[in-house]
Amino acid sequence: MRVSRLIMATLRDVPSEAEIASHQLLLRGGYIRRITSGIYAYMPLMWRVLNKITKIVQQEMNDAGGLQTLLPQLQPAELWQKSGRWQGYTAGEGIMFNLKDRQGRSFGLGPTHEEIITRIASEMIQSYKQLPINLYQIQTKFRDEIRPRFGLMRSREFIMKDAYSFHSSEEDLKHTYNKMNKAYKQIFTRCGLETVAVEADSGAIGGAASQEFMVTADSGEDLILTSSDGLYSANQEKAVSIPPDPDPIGEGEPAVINTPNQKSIEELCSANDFEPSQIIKVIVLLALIGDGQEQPLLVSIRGDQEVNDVKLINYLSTQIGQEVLKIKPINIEEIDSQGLTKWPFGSIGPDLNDSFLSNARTWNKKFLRIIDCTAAELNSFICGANTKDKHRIRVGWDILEESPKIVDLRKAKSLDKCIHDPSQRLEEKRGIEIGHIFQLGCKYSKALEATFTNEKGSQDYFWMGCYGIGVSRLAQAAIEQNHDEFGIKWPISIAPFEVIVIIANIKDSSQVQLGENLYVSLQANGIDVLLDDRDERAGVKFKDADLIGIPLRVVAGRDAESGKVEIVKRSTKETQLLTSEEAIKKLLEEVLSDRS
RNA sequence: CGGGAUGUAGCGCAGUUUGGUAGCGCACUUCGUUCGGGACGAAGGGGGCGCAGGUUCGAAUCCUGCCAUCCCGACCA
Repeated sequence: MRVSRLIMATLRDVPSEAEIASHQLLLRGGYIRRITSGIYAYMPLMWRVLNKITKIVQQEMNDAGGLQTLLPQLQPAELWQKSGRWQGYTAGEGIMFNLKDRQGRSFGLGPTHEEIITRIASEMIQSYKQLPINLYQIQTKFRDEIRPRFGLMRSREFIMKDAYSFHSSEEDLKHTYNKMNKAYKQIFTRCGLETVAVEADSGAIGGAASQEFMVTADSGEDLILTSSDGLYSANQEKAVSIPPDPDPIGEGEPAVINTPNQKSIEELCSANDFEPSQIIKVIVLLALIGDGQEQPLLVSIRGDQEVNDVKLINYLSTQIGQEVLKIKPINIEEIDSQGLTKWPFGSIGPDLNDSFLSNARTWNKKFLRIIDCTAAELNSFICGANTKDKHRIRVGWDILEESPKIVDLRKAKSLDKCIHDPSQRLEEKRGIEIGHIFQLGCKYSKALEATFTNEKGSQDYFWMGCYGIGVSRLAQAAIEQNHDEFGIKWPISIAPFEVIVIIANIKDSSQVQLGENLYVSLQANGIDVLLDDRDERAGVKFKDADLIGIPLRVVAGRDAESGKVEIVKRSTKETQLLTSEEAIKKLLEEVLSDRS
């Protein structure tokens, strides 16, 4: 490809919409154009990058036994109603774009394809002899993100590889899951990325074990915790650790103390010389449940700890047996609008009486009381007295009438001791999630009644796994991990072109001839090569080559008369002056060794 | 959804306070000089100021409504 024929619109100024380096560089290099919030056009250079990634993904998936398909993006509502996800995905802050056809039938624009694939499997697979099977596709997905941002990182239309496996047993599922784990590592390494595999929450997709693959970068949206020995790493949503020991509370009789205007843990501590770890913090929340119930919660946790709401939602969902759509703090206005008398905010204890709910209009009239392990372990603690401006000191859990539900709800933090080895401490990093693998189990096969005939001739539900890679996100994450002040530094395996030949001065016929010859020979040798044949000053061409990030540059310039060209490595700026034969040999070596 | 900010040429911005019919840099076109790290000079082309109303002799500037985009937040009572 010749640069003169490529719509290469490089920008000197940074478009104001872009915040992070990778997004700015994609725009400045002319790789993408924003059409509207969270929706981008991939320009020719970008499309080449996406295709390179796609090819690597296809090879590894095929090697691991995957079968490529292409599934519909428009999906009928009934299928999602059957799996029980229609409501959650479309109502409220639901993430699925949806529409009606001319007959008034409802459809969703596919954010993911479990429903479709499960239906297909149930129709096409009759016998255990056909299992296991692993179907995948690479195509555009749609998600109406609450807040699209960072270009392709969180966009509403994006390219994803998703694979779904079907098995006759859990063991067989685990086998494929492990195979996918290996394939994923292979894919990311081949794409030139450094990734960390972390334990993850399975979220809205559901299921048991799950692992995320993170590109570490400061701009990442996820917080991950790793041990310095590398044996433990988890998304903070999932992470566990050993909490610090609480500060002992002195001996003495239980008592009620006056705490005027001491509403926060901080105020309480500074006024009375308490430590946060001696206090029980009670958080008042409302859970919105799938069937429309509104359940008030009293969550107790040690004052120096924080609640991990993913853990809380997961616990609630299994406890209630219903999907919990959302949890939110209860505020004073809501108490008024429920027609309730004032609550002693700032002095609420774990034993706040259910009578505070007795006249509630729409809420359930009994608190669900949940206690985090850190709180439950305290024998003697400080807590609100359920009366304005009063707290109790040196009380124990006998203040509760019923035995409480004790759950791990605590947010693990950096510097916490690790469970696998208390001498190790957790470290905090930011990560960009580019891959996620799940053991789904039978959730979807049961919901959609997808069965096969087993060895004994009876019907069994499929065991399922699902495996995603954000292809367009991966491309941007690669830039986030590989760039400098001048532009992108693509890993050669996913670069839009492997080599760029620059003719320094297009009016010098010996330079032109040398450059054109190099271009032709490199092409003949199967190298993806770009020729900058523009009538521009050399400096402009160098800047552009650096910006768009082509890994290897060859310059036919001032030494053209003597038949010499210059090779420059984008990543290191390392330079060599060679004859064009030597240069071709050298470039071939470089490309072949890194192409993978 | 809550809070904040911004919409003026493909990109970056000024002009809005104090209404008088739009400007700068980059990019683009032509000519000349220059030619290895985003050159210089000269001459050009392109927008009617997010949209819709209103006030006014006159609106990018004032008023009303809407829309869009970006940022922050969405458990610490």
